[in-house]
Amino acid sequence: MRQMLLNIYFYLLEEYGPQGWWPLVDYNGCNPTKTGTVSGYHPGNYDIPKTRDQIFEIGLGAILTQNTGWPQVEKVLKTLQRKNCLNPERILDMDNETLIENIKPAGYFNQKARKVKIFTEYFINLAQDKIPTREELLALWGVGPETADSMLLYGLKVPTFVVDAYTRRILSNLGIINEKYTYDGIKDLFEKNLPQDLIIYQEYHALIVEHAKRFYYKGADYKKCPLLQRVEL
DNA sequence: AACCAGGACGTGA
DNA sequence: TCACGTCATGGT
Repeated sequence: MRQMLLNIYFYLLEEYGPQGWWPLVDYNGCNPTKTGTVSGYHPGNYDIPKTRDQIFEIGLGAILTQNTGWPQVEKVLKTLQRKNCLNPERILDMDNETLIENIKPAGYFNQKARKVKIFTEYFINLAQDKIPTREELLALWGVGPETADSMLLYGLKVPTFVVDAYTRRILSNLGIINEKYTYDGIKDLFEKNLPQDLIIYQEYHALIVEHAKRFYYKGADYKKCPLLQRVEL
């Protein structure tokens, strides 16, 4: 298992290169070869995020991207940035109507506005340099396992593995898991068979998303996935 | 012009 | 627990 997961990782890394997640709107670099993205990625730079506002931006984006494509989230983030509202204080001050209006392009705007407010209040009241636990994040209404793990892995640099629908789809197609694996079961599979390394975890999840966008979109023929030939069962 | 996206929550069995 | 229904815009 360990060797198989490593094989997949290095194949994806060789194929697509470092992904530079999590994207930040105020980062000027970009990777134009990436599918369906506009800007904000910072491949090879693992020092990001540096500021408190950038950490907040990642948490915000993690909520906004729930079941939603990144380009639509980016639109929202850029709007907030243009209004100088891409920080927890201004978001908390914003009246709900305005916040809802700003979030609209990302969909589920009523729910997401509420989620954002709850997260923002939590973030502001968080003691400086205090790193929240996974359980604390999960206790917030609107923060589920993938959102919590994304915040930890990309925003707070905690080596915790992020699982998403694509991860499940790929592992299932490769015959590594069956349908009844839970989120935490899949997470454990990676964490128990990979070195506990921040960069590997960050890249692995991002690479899975990049690969899945090409071979595992809805309606795709999963048999065309090149991993099927690279990985022995 | 349907169909779907880097999920999470509420509900009833 | 679990299997559904709900939330919603905009891109392809």
